[in-house]
Parts: sequence; structure tokens; C-alpha cells
Amino acid sequence: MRSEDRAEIRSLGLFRNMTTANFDAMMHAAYAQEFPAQLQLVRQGSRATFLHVLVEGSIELFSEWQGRDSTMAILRPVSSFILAACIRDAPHLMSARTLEASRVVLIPSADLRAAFRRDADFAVDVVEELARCYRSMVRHTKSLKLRSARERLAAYLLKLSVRNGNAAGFALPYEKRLIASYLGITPESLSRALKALAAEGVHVQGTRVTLTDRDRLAALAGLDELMD
Amino acid sequence: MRSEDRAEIRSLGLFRNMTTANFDAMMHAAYAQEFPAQLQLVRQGSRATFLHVLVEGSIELFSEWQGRDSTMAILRPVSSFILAACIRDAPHLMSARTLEASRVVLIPSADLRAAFRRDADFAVDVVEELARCYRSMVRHTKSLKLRSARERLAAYLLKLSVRNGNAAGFALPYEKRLIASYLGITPESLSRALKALAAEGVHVQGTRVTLTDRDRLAALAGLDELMD
DNA sequence: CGACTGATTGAAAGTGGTCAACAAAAGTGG
DNA sequence: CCACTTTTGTTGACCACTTTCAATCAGTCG
Repeated sequence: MRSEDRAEIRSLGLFRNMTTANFDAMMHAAYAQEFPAQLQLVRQGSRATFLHVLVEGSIELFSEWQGRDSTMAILRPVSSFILAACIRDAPHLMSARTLEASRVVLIPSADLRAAFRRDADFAVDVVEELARCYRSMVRHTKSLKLRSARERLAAYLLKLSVRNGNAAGFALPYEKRLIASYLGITPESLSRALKALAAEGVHVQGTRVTLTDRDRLAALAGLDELMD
Repeated sequence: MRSEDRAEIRSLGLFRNMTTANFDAMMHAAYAQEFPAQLQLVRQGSRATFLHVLVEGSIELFSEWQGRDSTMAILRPVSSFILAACIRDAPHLMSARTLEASRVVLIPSADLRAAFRRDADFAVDVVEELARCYRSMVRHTKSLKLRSARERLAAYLLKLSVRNGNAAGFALPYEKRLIASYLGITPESLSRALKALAAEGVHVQGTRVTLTDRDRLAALAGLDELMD
């Protein structure tokens, strides 16, 4: 593994506080790997054998059922994923695939669990990371159940703007079909919803978005500390 | 606190493996309390100060936004709740209220965190419990995003049947309005969806449900290990 | 009994989905 | 680099499902 990967992982919230001895032991059998775009890394239903840490690129977590599928989360570096399945040593509930060429570090879940038992500081960080993931899923579910499609989209656009330093203009970071699936609607509905938001000062050309009436949009989105 | 409450909590998966010394220390400031029905125990946005353990009765976890609300989970004894907020020491994302008269044990979250640091066996159990909660929320979200309302209802009825020993007839355990909210639809829609399921052999009279064609219903519900 | 809450039903409206056609981009291979 | 293919995005027409609102019915509880 590249030493900068190692350093980057070490500096992740998850691994920052563990002792060097435990970190080294845990990483002993870990390895980094490059994956091309659109490669499925995890298949739902399979057993968790490695904790994955995304170092470069981006990852989609999605679920499948009866030929349908839905995007559950979109991950950016540096973040771990499938922590819960590793801990429970249970089948994955979600699949994962790369959205672009990505670099992922794989840590054997048995070594993760051993480190957890040996190092209380690490245990604290693991449980905090997992709590973060849980709360993130709760937020996603709340948005699905409490907001309409248009409201979800409005909130999503505002969050993108915030991520870009409150810019009025920014580019959509992913394909629209992916965003649609994440928001729980079809691509056609997204296309129409974007047009409908022109009334709230949203203008879209290709991947380029411009917000001309932030207040109106915010009123519709109703951004909430407890949901967004 | 009643000694049987204490014993019951001690035998919970969460607390079974910790040392007696740590259990006693953690429970030192804990206390049990009876609450009447329909009492709100937790308000979303407030700070987590106690881990709650439901010993008797039932609890609804729900979320509110802009005057709307939605049932996120329904808990039965014995189960803990708001573990994630305790761990993160963060505002609750969900509110909680009793559905019926309930008995709840309250453990100061600071004591919980202290026990977590001192006792690796307990730490393992906490993280497993949290992973269970996370996975439960993932399942709920999958069902919302991948299934239609009718499919969700079919799956819900089949799960109720399983819970009743695969009985063909059983009573709905909660008010229909609550079930509707949990399934992400209005009470009116639930009423109509139940009627529509007559085609799959579902017959309802009041709270009494009878399934006369399990196979047809199962085909619609598409029960799945990774979602149900 | 009368008041209240929850459940059902009907009618109307709205929202989002499906299907099909087409346009626009992006990727592929000569 | 260009032509071709494939994928992604948009638009229209139509439909299914769900919600909303209102009225009614059915229990429950003082």
C-alpha cells in the first residue's frame, strides 16, 4: 500500500485515536486497490469480509429487489463503508459500485473486530462512525417520508450550493439518473421537477445549475438541522 | 428500580456480557419509570441525556417536519432506543412517545459511555446493537424505495402472520393510522389498499385479518431476507 | 346518551410513473 | 478525426396511484 494512503487512513476520524501498535496490526493484512468505473465491489446478500475505505473516487451504495434498484447513498473520499455488516458479520443489505475510477483500502473484518476489542479509543471511534452512518440513513428516510419529490429536490440543490461555498451557480456532481434514484424518483420526474423549480429561481442547462432566488427555494425546501 | 426490571435488563443482549461490576456502576444512577399512553418521552432536536430501555408496553419513534409527521419505527419490549444519539451526544433526530402505558428504564448516557470505555465485551455488544438498528433502518428505507405501497402492505401482513406463528388469522397489533404512517401512506390509502388486497386473499374486519391465499400474497410481497 | 376518536367511502385533484419518441452527449472503432 | 453506436436526458401523452377534502359510519368512553 502507498504510504500516503496509509497516512490518509490513519488521519481518518475512525483511525486517528487508536494506538500505533494496534493500527499497524490491523493494517497488516490490509491492501489498497484501484478499481475502474462502474465496477461492483459488493453484492448485497454476500458476506462481509473486508471493511472498505474509499480513498479516491466515488462509490454508490444501492439496493436491488425484483429487478428494480435504488441508490441508497453516494460516498466521497475519505469514508468507510459497510461497517455495520463487518461488525455483525452478516450479509450485506446493500451493494456497492464505483462511479468513477476509485482507490479503495480493504481491511479484513476479523482484524477490525480484533482491534476493536483491544483498543478502547478505537472502539469509541468505531461506534461513533457507525452512529454517524445510522443518523445519515435516518435523515434520508425522513426526507423520503416527510417531503414531496419537489421538496427533496429543492433541499438537495441547496445542499449542493452549500457544499460549493453557497455559490449561486454550480455543476451537478453526478448523472441526473443517479440523483433521481437517490431522491427516490424516476429520471423523467427529475427532469420535470427541475423545470417546475424554475418558479423558485432554479435554472438548469446540462449539468450547470443556477439559483436566482435562494429564499424562495429555501422556503420550499425547508432545510432542517435534523434532516439535512 | 424493581429487581425484576434489573434482571430483565441484565439479560438483554446489550448488557448480558458486561462484568457485574460495570453493570452495577452503570445502573447506579439509572431508574425505571412508568409512563401513561400517548406521552412524549423524547422530542426531536433535544439532547440525549439517557439511554432508554423499553421493558413493558410499546413505543413509537416518529419524526416531524413542517407540521407533518411520520412513524419511523415501532418498538416492543425489551429493546433499547436512541442509542445513536447517546453515543454521539447529539440532538435526537426522532421523537418518541408511548403507544400504551409503558415501563422504561433510563440510563444516563454519560454512564453508558463510561461503561463502554471500561468494558470491551460491553463495547462489542453496544456496537452490535447499533449495527442492528442501522440495518433495521436500511431495511425500512429499502422497502420505501423499492416497493409500492401495496407491496409494502402485503409484506407487512405476511410478517405479522409469521410473528403469530404463521397463523392465517391474526389481529392488527396497532391502530391502522399508525400502521399507515409506518408504511408511508395515509390512513385512507391503507383502507383502500387493504380492500384491494382482497384479490390476494386478504380479508379484514375491524382489526381482524385473515389470509386465505398465502402464496398469492407472498408473490406480491416478495419477502426478502435482505429487506424483511 | 352524546361526544370523541378512528375508520371507511366517495369525489376530485394532484403527483409521479410508464411508455414511446426524440434529442443530446458520450464513448467506440475505423 | 469522423462516423457510428450507446447511453443519457428531455418531452409528450396517458395512466395509475395516492392524497385531499368532506361526509358518514363505528366504536369507545365519560
